[in-house]
Amino acid sequence: MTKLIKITLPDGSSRDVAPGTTPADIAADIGPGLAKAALAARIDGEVRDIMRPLETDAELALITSRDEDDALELARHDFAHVLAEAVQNLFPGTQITFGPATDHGFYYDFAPTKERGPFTDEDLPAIEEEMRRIIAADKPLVREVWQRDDLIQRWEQDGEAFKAEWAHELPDDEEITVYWSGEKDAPDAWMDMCKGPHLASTGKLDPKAFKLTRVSGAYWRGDQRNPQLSRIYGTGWLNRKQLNAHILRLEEAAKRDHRKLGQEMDLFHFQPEAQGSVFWHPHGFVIWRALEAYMRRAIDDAGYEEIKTPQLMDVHQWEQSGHWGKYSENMFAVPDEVPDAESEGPVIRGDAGMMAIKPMNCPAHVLVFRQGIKSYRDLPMRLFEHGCCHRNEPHGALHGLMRVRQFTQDDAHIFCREDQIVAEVRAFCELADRVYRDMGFEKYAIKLALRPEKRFGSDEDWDKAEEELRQAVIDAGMATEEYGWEELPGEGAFYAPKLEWHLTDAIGRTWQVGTIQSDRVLPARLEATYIGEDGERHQPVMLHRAIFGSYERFVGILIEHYAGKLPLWMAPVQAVVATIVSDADEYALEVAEELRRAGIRTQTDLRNEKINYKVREHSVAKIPNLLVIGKQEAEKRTVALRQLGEKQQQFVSLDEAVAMLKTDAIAPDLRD
RNA sequence: GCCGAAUUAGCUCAGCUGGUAGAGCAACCGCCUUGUAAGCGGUAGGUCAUCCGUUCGAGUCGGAUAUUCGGCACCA
Repeated sequence: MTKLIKITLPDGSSRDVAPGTTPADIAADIGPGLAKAALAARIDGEVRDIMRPLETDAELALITSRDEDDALELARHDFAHVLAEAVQNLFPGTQITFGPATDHGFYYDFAPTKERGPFTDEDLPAIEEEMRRIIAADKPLVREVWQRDDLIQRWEQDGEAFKAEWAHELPDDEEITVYWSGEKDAPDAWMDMCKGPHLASTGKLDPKAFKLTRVSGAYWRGDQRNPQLSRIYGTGWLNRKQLNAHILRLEEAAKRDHRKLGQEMDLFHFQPEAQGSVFWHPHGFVIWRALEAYMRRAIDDAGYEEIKTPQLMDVHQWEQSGHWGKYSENMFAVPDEVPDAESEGPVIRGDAGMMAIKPMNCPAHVLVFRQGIKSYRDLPMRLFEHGCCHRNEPHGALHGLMRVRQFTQDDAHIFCREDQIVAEVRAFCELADRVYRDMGFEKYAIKLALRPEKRFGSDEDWDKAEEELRQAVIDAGMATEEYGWEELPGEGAFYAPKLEWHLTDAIGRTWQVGTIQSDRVLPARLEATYIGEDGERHQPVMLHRAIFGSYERFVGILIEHYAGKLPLWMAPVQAVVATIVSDADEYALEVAEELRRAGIRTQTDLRNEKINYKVREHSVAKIPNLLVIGKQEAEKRTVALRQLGEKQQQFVSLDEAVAMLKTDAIAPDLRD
């Protein structure tokens, strides 16, 4: 008689079953409802197939669609497999590679035949159709353990070069499994090498809960030197309701796209003659100026000194800082000569020296620091610059305001002694906190990016540098869950660890903006020193830091966060005075003048149009305050104030209206 | 930079298998003096991204270039 194994359930009860019993058997034993609902099982914490036999004592928890995260992960992984099977059915000769679940769905990377070429959007409907057929066929997904050599042989036989390559490299001690879609002897059986787990059969998927969304190129194993594969993306969910909700969220996100709003609100534009560089329009630049003025107050208050450094420096300087060697391919260089457009020869002879446009401000800041002899008493020295930088970003990387070739950083470098680092970083944490809250972000995460594999310096130095940053956040009381505190192994720069600030916007997306990192490499390379208490020369530590990151990108983030409905203090136009009848024109002009005198950015709309029309137009333009002036208002010297997003209007006196708007129009740091 | 797609009026878009461009909104003009999300009528506006090719004839077919979009790679 075989020895029974003991299976413990989440409620603490246990049952003894024969080895080889599956979680599905146990579910069926508990009840038919559960048997139907069970999708997979968590065995000692690991998600496994519902049909995979149990061999040893274990803790078992059945996974149903109510365990949403696990269930989604399983479903998406299965969708990816079904996608691969569908593609191979429709396009024989296509090689399969990988297909994982993603945050909202799944993708699968294929190597199409040469004749066929990459997949296009037009292929998607047919592939979706085939996927639905496979789901409807309810093919069982069966796990099978293979010997590596057999599997490699099988893949090679099938012309699956990528799979064969991968099988070669799987670690020796790892059990290699494949999953069959359909019984393995069935004529339409299909298989993929996969760790699993999977649902019991394709029919567990909801054919109305997925949608293929796009195609793209992707490099084999994520490396540019490798062949490019054809990737198909899909979004996948447990049911149609979830899919529809997701599609709705995408539509919402598209509505707040800063590129769309930037055009609608007449904030900025791009054009081919200056690709990747922003043409700021008057309204857009109002936002910029509000932020810039805010930031100047903030850094003045925090003990920084603002400087301005050259746009162009001799390439020699960039060689010394090390940037020319490492990053020259992303730098713009100009010859230091007068162009000759008149005569026959080349405009640029090319025999002069080179200058480079700054891609960052740090070397110039070190040069400012180096002027004169610095004493330990001069430290910390906090040099701030609204630094306009240029980086020659790859064409494919450009994206609205979010990734540009010319941008302005709120950049500062704090030169300090070793014993001042923790206090400086802590003060920065507090400054950043104030700024983000003033900008209207209620939630953000602070992350510590730790030493990468390839790095400069000894382990002791890294221990120290990491601990300094960690300690500063602890001292600020921000190394907590509330502040999203997290340490990211391997994510640091090659010369130092860094703290990163990730903002969460109104629809839950995150944006990395601020950063601070300690740097002992650049001060050494550029020979920055100060005279210590002991009369000797010492090397200061340089803290690179930014809060907005870049003005361009930060404005973009604000537009998306607020969906264009910016807080009053940064709104391009804060109020529009609109008339109902032309008899009110005179009073309307008076109202506008009053508002302007109170410092409120005001426009008038005296056009001969219906008030309905004017209300609609200014609402669409996201004007925060609309002051409507009719005959009554003109007589009683009042206004009808309609605020964006409010359904009700308020009838108030002119003085009251000015007072109301004035309060909100002040930047948050200037309010009492 | 790589893969795929797109580029038509200020904006959003239509234009089937080739026969010298069309709508709505905006603009301008006129009527209406209007009470809280589009009043009515009229006028004007386009080398169909650029260049080259195929063709009797190209917005439409082919190629190159530029930019944009979705990804990939990159992001000091």
